[in-house]
Amino acid sequence: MTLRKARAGTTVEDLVRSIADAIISGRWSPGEKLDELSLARRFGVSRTPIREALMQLSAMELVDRRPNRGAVVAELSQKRLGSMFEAMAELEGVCARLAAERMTLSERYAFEAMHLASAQLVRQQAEVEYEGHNTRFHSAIYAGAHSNYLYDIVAATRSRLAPFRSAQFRLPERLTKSYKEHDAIVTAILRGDGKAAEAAARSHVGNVSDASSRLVEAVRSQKAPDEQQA
Amino acid sequence: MTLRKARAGTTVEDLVRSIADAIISGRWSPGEKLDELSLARRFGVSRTPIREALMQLSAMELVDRRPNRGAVVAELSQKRLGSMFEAMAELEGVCARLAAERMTLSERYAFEAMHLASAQLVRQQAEVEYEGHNTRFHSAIYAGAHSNYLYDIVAATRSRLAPFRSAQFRLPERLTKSYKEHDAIVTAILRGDGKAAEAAARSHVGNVSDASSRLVEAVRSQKAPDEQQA
DNA sequence: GATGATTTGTACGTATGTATA
DNA sequence: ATATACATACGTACAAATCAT
Repeated sequence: MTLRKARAGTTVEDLVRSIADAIISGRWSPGEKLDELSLARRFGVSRTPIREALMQLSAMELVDRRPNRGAVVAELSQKRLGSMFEAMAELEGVCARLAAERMTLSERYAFEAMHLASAQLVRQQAEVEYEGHNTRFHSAIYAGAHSNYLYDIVAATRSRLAPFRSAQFRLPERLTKSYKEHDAIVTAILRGDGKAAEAAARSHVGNVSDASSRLVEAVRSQKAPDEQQA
Repeated sequence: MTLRKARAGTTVEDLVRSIADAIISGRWSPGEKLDELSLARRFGVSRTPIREALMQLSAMELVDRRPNRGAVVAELSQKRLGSMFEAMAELEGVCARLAAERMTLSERYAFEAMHLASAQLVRQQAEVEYEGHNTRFHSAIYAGAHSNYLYDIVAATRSRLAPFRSAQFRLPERLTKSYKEHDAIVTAILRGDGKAAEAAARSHVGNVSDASSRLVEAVRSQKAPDEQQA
């Protein structure tokens, strides 16, 4: 996993991307120590850019830096996680309402087409591909709201929640349910019914949140008690 | 403005606070160069912590860092600014709705009391004090939503918009209008009417946004054309 | 377009603070 | 509790890139 410095950008940017990706994808777990020297050796750079990357990552709340005590992959308390899912539901609702009001015709066509195509994935129970579709589906809603700041907030929140959402499609019937919920959102948006779109999107995320917390719950209870977080 | 290092925290934390404050308060203007060496001398530290602070500030979107070309105070395009105000209105609406549903009794009492007390400030046309009250008023709504992540997002957005809101109370009648708008929000929240609270809060921020853009507009048109941003 | 001045990017050394025996 | 080991915080040196002339 040594750093292959893509042209242009600076070392720090690459480091931020690499480390953020490792955290968001769940490859590095919450609480894991991020030792500067080890990271420096691992990426083949000096400690300086590592430190600077950790600074940025801590501003993104992906890592937690305690003065003089080093950095760890950020750990989300159950409460914080709940509040993030809640905010996510509200934000998705807002985006869906605005999208219903503002999407251009071609955005609507593309959105509908994408949704219809996903039926195939559900039939095949293609979890992995559906997950990819799901991300694009939601991005289309955020983009359809035509408000770039809102887009940034929602996308950032979604990233941070990614590790907690990733396994949910393996729950029985979740794929089929997800499709039906998407369908309600699509119908409302195409109809231009902001209120309905907002409600549908909000409850959809609420369901994801429930499914995820059940999973997180399950994972945590399998850990040894001393491993559990505060 | 040399750095008086409060005990505990690290130098970088202090720097981030100082610089963020200078930017948010409007003391340093968008586009202003943030030369590492000058800042280092000014704060009496070496370039290293300055660089680290700038990293964090750029993650907060308060400064803009171009690789090898230095950092400047972040500049917001008209479009971005509009989208931030729009998001702000939506977020405030969500917070107001949740606050109407969730505030504890003592929060409601304190909230009402704070609002009633502000009538006095309006009568005296005490712009500066009213501005302070206004900040506390809105914070109370965010806190009343009982969702810490939402609180963080809203507070961060509010900070970034601060420089553009600061002068609005000097517009004629804005103080009186603001009070009346607050009154509608308070009434709805105390009644526990989430829908009404959301609508009232959203339109209140919409008005602030309008007032602010008129001001920003006015300021920009006074600048020499070559000073204008992209 | 080339050269010198300036500024940023990265490496590394030392001091200080934190954890551990 | 004191000492030891170790990781971090900050400073300084040098390399690379940009800007001005």
